[in-house]
Amino acid sequence: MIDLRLLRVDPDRVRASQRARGEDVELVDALLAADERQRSSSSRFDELRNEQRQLGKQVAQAKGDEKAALLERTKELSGEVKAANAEQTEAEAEVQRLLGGLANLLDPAAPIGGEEDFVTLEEVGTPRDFGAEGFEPRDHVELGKLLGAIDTERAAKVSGSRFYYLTGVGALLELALVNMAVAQATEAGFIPMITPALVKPRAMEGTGFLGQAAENVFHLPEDDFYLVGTSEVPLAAYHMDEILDADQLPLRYAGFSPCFRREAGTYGKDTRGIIRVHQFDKVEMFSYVAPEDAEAEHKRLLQWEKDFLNKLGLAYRVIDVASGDLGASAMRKYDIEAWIPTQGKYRELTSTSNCGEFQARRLGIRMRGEEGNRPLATLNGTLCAVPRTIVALLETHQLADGSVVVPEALRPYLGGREVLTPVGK
RNA sequence: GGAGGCUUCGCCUAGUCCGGUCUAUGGCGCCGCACUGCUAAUGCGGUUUCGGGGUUAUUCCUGAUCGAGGGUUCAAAUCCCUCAGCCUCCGCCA
Repeated sequence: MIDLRLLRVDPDRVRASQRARGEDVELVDALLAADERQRSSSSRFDELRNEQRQLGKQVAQAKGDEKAALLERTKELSGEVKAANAEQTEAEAEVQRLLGGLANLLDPAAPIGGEEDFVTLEEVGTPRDFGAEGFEPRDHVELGKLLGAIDTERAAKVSGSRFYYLTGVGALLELALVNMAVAQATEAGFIPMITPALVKPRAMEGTGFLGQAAENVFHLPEDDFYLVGTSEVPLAAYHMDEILDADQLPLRYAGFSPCFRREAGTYGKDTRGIIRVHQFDKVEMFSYVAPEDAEAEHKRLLQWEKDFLNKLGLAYRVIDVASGDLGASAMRKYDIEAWIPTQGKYRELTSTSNCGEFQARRLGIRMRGEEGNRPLATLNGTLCAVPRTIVALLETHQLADGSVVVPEALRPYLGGREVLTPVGK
């Protein structure tokens, strides 16, 4: 949600932002009109209500004929007040409806364009050259099978496509990655959190996932719960309707939760393996900061993401995501894509977004500072999305015989194991 | 799932039976000022939140807000209904 006052003062800026995102520009004018209507109906109600309250005081003290006369007028007023109130409520709801459909303002520094128009900020590490090493790399599905780590066949039997079991060393690998991520986050001052995976509509909506992203959200209609696609949702909604003291910021949480995604419209994409699944676990960083600190915090989140991937010895590139591919909440977004050897390309592993005041406004989260109460900024970033990290890890560090070398930093979390070896060998 | 209790402006709390002077009481905390070698104590003032309007030195006018929504009424923190959350007990349960 953006600031209505900004929309009044500088509608062109909002129009430009909508245009760059490929979103509805007309919405801006509809909203301006609705806002005008809301304000005039509201001041009408204010006046009537004021009169009603004044008369009410007189009624309380009046007696006899005087009282009867007053009552006549107040009865009439009562109807007018009700009508004005209804009108105001309706106008207000219309404003909220339109405002809720407006995407966040774009950061002027974000690249303009569609999915393909990202800007590569840097490439880190060198993709391994298996040709030079003289063997053909196995993909993560094959490796997972050899190691007894991943079972997608039985998962299909039990849950259908896009599900998986992590078995044996695979299960241990997830726990190790999660522990390593949580340890890094905790050391950096994040408060570790284990969050609900089912949330109410308000939380989902406030975080900005029920707009264009709604088709990818699981919903339980009988109970009106949503399954979160990321712990960003419960972490953002954690402080819903609260006013936080400015001096306790920045407030940083590292959430661990399962994540559920419908993956609607992705039939035929990444059908093999565990790149694109309906359920996975993830450690997510989330920050509440003063708006003026948001940009710097965004860089910090990115750095923590890089630190984690560096420790795992992965090759990756950092991209600055283009305007059309940001999602409704983000002003700017950096993705880190790791090199996946058997695909011969970079695939998204983590993503960090600066949502500015957008989510905070929708969720009613403010900060109390010297300048009074004002919305704060929220940011999020993936520390470790488990399945894709496992994919990159297995494929990158495999050996000719199907063994996988465990990166040094991860070994303490795997009981000191240095190599994962195929089962039965 | 059943029965009962509770929800008031940061926290605690008065007010709800019996509707109007509630412009919501008091305490704690916090902020400012005064006093004081320093601190403390004391005194005075301020302190829910969100809008709209006027003037912009600053202040003034006004509406909403007592868990949420609806209803009754000229008038609702107060009466009625629905819902949510919390607590206690019973049942069930990892």
